[in-house]
Amino acid sequence: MTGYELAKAFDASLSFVWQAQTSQIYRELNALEKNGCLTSERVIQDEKPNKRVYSITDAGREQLRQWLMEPEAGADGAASVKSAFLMRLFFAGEVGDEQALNMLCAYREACLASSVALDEVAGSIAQYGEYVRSEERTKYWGIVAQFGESFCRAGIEWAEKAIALLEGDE
Amino acid sequence: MTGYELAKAFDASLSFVWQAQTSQIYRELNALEKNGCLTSERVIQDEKPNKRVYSITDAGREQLRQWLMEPEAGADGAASVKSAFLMRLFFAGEVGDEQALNMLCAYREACLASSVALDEVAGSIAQYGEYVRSEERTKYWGIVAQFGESFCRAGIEWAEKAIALLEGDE
DNA sequence: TTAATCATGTAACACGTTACATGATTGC
DNA sequence: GCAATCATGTAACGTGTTACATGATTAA
Repeated sequence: MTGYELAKAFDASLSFVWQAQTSQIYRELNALEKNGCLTSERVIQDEKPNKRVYSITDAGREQLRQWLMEPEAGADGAASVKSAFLMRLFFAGEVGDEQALNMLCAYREACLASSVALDEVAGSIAQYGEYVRSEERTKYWGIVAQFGESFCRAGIEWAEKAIALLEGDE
Repeated sequence: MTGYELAKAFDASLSFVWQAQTSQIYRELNALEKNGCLTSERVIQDEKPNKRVYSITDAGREQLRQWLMEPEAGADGAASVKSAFLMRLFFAGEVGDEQALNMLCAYREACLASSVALDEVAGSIAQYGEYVRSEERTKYWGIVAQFGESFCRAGIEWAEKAIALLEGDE
C-alpha cells in the first residue's frame, strides 16, 4: 500500500483502536524501510500524482510475528483507559454539576456516534475481507469491532446512571 | 503536595485513567511553576530527606477551571480507546487462534485484577475524602471509579464471548 | 542483609500532534 | 469558482517512557 492508502485503511478499520496522522505514517514508513522491515517502489502515474508503494519484507513479517507473540500481550496496561475526559470529570468538583452534566451528555452522544461509526466499520471489514479473502484474518477484525460496541454500550449505560445520580442530587 | 505524594495520589486514585512517572511529574511541576500556575517551598526535615511542597496559585486554579469548562470535553476522542492489545488482536490472523486465546485469557485476568484494584480505589477515595471533606469533590471520584468497573465488566464479558467463539471454531 | 519507603531529579529517547507546503484533477 | 480527493512530505513542538543516579531510614 501507499502511505495514503494506509492512512485510509487505518481510518476505515482501526480508527477506534488507533489513530495515526499521515505525518506519523510517513515517518514510520521511512524508519521501517531503513531497518529492513519493508521495501518501497515508486510508481509513475499520469492523470494522478505519482505514488510510492510499500511492501513488507520477510524480515518485517517476522518482526510482526514476534511482536504478536509477545507474552505480556493483553496482561499489561490493557485493562485501563487513558482518558482526558475522565480526568476532567474527576476534577469536576472544581466547577460544579452543570458542567459535569454537559460532559456526560456529550460523552453519551459521542458513544452513540461511535456506535454508528462501528457499524460502518463492519461494512469496511466485509469489503477488505473480500480483498483478503481469508476468514482467518477477518474474524479478528470482527472481534475487535465487537469490543468497540461493548465499550460504547457500557459507556452509554454508565453515563445515563451518572446523569441520573447528579440530577437526583439537585 | 510534594512530587512524591502526587505520584502516590495518582496511583491510588486516578491510575486507571491516567498514569504518570515521577520523571514526568517533576518536569511538569517545573513547567507549571515557571508559568505561574504554582509555587513551591522547600521544607527541611530531619530523619527524612528534605522535600519541596507545591501549592496551586490563583492563576493556576483559574487555568484549571478553564480547562474543565472547555466545551469539547466528552465529545472529542473520549469514546475510543488507544490499545496496543486490540491492535495485536486485530492482526492475530498472522499467528493463529492459539495466541489469540492466550491474549484474551490474559486480558480477562487483567480486567479481574483491575476490578480488585478499583475496589481498593474506593477505599482510597474514602480516605482522601475525609481529608478533603467535601461531597462535592468525592462524588465525581466515585463516578469515575464506576466507569472503571463498567469497563472491566464489559471487557470480561466480551473476552468470554470471543473465547467461546474461537473455541467453537476449532 | 535485603528490600521497601522516602525524596529528589536528569538525559535520552520514543511517540504523537499541529501546522505548513505543494499541486493536479474531478465533481457540484 | 470552490471543495474534495489523490499523494507526497517537513519542522517544530509536546508528551510519555526508560534508564540512571543518590542516599538515608526502617522493617522482615
